[in-house]
Amino acid sequence: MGRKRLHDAADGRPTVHTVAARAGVSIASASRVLNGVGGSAETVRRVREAAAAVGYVPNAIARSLQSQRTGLIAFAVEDIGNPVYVAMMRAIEAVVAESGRQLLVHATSGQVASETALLRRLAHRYVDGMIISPIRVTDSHVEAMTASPVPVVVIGQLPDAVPVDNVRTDSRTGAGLAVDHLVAGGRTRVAFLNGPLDTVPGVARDAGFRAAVARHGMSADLIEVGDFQYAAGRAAAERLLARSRPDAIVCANDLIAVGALHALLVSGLRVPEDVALVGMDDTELAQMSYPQISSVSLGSEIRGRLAAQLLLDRIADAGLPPRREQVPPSLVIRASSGGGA
Amino acid sequence: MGRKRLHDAADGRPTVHTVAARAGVSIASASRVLNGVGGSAETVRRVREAAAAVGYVPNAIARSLQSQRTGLIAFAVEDIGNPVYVAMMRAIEAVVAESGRQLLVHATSGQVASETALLRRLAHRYVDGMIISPIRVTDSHVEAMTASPVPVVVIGQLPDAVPVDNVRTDSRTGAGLAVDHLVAGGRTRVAFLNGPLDTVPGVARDAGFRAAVARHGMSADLIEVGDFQYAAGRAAAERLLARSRPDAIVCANDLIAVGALHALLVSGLRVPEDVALVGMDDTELAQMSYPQISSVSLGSEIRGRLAAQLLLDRIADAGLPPRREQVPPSLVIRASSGGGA
DNA sequence: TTGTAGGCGTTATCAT
DNA sequence: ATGATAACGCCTACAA
Repeated sequence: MGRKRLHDAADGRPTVHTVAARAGVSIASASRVLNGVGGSAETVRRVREAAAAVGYVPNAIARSLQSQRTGLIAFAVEDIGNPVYVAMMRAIEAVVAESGRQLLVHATSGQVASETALLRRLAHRYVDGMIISPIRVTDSHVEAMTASPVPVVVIGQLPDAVPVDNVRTDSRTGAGLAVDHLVAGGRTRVAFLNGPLDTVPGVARDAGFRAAVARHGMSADLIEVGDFQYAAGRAAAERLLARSRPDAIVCANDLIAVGALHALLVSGLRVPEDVALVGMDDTELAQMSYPQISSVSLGSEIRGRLAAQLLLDRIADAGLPPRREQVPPSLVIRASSGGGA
Repeated sequence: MGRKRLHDAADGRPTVHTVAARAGVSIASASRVLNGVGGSAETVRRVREAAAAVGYVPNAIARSLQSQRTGLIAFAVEDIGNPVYVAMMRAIEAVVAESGRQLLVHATSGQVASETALLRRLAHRYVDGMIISPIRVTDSHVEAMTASPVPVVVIGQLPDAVPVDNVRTDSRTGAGLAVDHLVAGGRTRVAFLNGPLDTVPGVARDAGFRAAVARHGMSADLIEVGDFQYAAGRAAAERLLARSRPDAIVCANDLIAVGALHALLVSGLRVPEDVALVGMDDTELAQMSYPQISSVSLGSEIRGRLAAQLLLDRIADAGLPPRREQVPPSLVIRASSGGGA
């Protein structure tokens, strides 16, 4: 009745004190046993028994305060609905979980403000590190990343001077692979449905496409721009078809490609007979479509895994020099461009 | 030069002590000002200035130890690649973010062991609450949920006696809606591609399908079972077509439906002319397919939002009686069953 | 309004 | 091997 708390936590749950008292040892001994370091056979037995009896579970927060780490890794991504990020997330989660940590997922909506706010919040140290895959990289991103007290790994391009670990691919070359493949298949009017030109991937893919068509002596006038979503891809394809009649379309990602496929089929065009289609990112979506869509793989799983490993390495040793990993693009040919079923 | 730490944290970052010292006040005053409670105009000014000067950011862990809450909400889901969970996650994240908290996402792979392990780990109190959507519910789930010191909300069915907040829908009725619609459209050989029968949704949908076909005086022999994935749907449809010739197929979710669509198209059947198709969950996938797939909406976003709200309410007041919310299914008709484009 | 002091639950240090 | 004690960084009575 109203007796003062003795050893239990504020909410009545057992603490080390509870266990120690019950086992008749000091909290130091109890803690040691609970952490598996030291203790005589008898002490170990009594502490274990006491802990089991009261249902002791260590408080993760208190432990974090002491150890200066939370065991949490954050993954910030603009659109969790895009399968490419799901693939990355899975790969990251696997590595993170194996290291005994947990993954925190942030949706940023691609807003620069919310991404930098997120990066700044890292200063609160509620996570041990963050993997971020920004589609726009601004000065405030860079500033926030370099100022962060906890390690940050970027999946994507980053100015060379920025001393932050990063994993990149080469979607410029990737776009070229798609064009080369289509031209090799005899296509002569190759169009391109891109994402926004104020994004890093948008710019890279635009450059890659233009360089490739130029290489083949073709003009680069069949370009439409939208955002990186299904609806935008469909709309862009409709605009394209309204003004021209391409015999092949390269899409800046698979969502756009699926939207374009929809528009093509609706307008009665056959894929790949009338129009060949190539997407990018090689997500599940490309395989789930009918016909299945050829796609430029940018190694999402590999990039995710590498990013997670870079991050864990840096958490283990902050003194490491900044590292960069590069994952080469490769083309996966499927039915939409005349490949297999 | 090896001078002892004064007021900074172990890693050299400023703490309240740093700010207080610089402002020439006590840490209590500094803390008060930093939290916006009390302080004379002059004190407020000096503390603010000092905090800004040293770039003070409060340590989230220390604050959590004090406040007994982490500001984290967990969402545990078996397959983060399924768009239905992405939809739920988005809805949950919106509510959670609005409350100033952050979302932690766990992938359980649907393993009972890993789900209960997760629930047990809640005892560590590293999150303020958890939303879980298990497709199997075992005694150990129930036990772990009721024993959890932090609130748990379940999205899905739960035995009535279990005193845990939950949000459910009625996929049994949902399956019936699909059958009714197909029969109304003149289909007489309606098949069903279901997920595993040892899962809660698998059982409910099976019951719903059987009851509905019986209601229409039809037999329920065109049933194939796989798991809730694309590949399984495709394989199940292939098995089905190998042994029979249905004129309509109900699928237990959209992933299965997309797989079935693939199999149908590959085998040269037209959708909906030869075979009508209805999925379930009404995910983006249904809209992205061609033809677009009719689907039974189970209100994923609504369920996610409700679950998040139930959880926040309970965090605010642990004394609340257990609550249940029910979201009714509804049919969204699209081209795959003879509806619009 | 302000400062002192104690506690949140854990681990680490340092005598014993 | 063990126990008393001091952090970890923050908040908050309580007293001044």
